[in-house]
Amino acid sequence: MDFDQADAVNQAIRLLSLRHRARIAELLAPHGLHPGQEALLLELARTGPMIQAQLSEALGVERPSVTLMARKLEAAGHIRRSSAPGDQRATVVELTDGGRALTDQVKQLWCVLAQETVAGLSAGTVAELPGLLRTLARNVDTRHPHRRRDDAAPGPRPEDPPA
Amino acid sequence: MDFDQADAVNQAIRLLSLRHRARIAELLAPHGLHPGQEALLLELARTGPMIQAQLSEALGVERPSVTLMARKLEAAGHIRRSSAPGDQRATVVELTDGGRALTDQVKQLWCVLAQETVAGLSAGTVAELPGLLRTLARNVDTRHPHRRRDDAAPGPRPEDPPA
DNA sequence: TAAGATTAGTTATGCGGATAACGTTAGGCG
DNA sequence: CGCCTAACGTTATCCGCATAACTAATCTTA
Repeated sequence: MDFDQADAVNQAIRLLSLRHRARIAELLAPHGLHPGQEALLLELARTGPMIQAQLSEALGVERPSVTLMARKLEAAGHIRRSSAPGDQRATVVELTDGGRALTDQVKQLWCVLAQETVAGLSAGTVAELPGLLRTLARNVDTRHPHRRRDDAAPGPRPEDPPA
Repeated sequence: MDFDQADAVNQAIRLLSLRHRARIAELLAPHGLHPGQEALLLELARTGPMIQAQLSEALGVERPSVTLMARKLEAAGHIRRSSAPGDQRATVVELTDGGRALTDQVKQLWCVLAQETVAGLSAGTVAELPGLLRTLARNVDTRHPHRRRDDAAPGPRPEDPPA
């Protein structure tokens, strides 16, 4: 692939990341939330009480990130944390009543955001979009590297220019 | 749009952002660069010397972010900063020779990354991808809000800001 | 020309997210 | 049983990116 094409792809992904996150921030700000926190709340609403390690896995972020976010959401009263029965290492996280109410609000914003995002696209494109994006994400996933058949042997590239 | 569909879209975008950036970090690390810095270098390589304000605009990030990144890239010797002739406020940023060489390396990584990202997609899909992603980004752009529907009068607002 | 608004840049601070190093608890297995 | 390893969580530190508040320079314009 030539550079211009690669740049178009990479830059578009970068820009989308930036803008989408910025819009999330804007929508979340009135509720006192920051981008990333909504994902944690939504995951708890979806799956119910869970261990921080599971949250880390589900959210696709590292464990220290979960620790800090969870601490702040707990301080804000949105979630509750307690040590897991039967495993003193683990910490169970769950929504409080207030957190559940807040999450209901967030769900609304989530719909607003998605609708804004796909404005002007055909229904077919919208339907295919999540699958397409997930494919892209999976292709560059470094947490759960899955075998892509061709493309690259695990070793270094055939030629390395720094000479 | 119902929540499940919205969630699929938003979460896919979030995941792609996270993974794509993580992969960039992995590719850039051997060169001592962090994600975001490569965009600055590539922009300078593309457009030539420019003012930080223009960089901020081109990169889609705020000015303080440019200040800090530029400071670090300057400290690393990749770029040079000098006050603009004819405007004492402005700071011209340009690649050093070393920076240009590094950027050539980065261009290679950029191609590798894009190729990984679109692995398994048809040529047609790949061709349409940048346009699609840019549409999404534009739809949620808060920096250059463009009127999607008529929604707001383009000219002066009906109500005046605090006088 | 002098006053006000605009623009460029910086500093301070906060958040999400990453890695590295550490302490603690569980579990596997001689 | 005791040891060693793995897993969970936390702390510390770094970076990108954001907003708010500030200085300094430029442009308007009255």
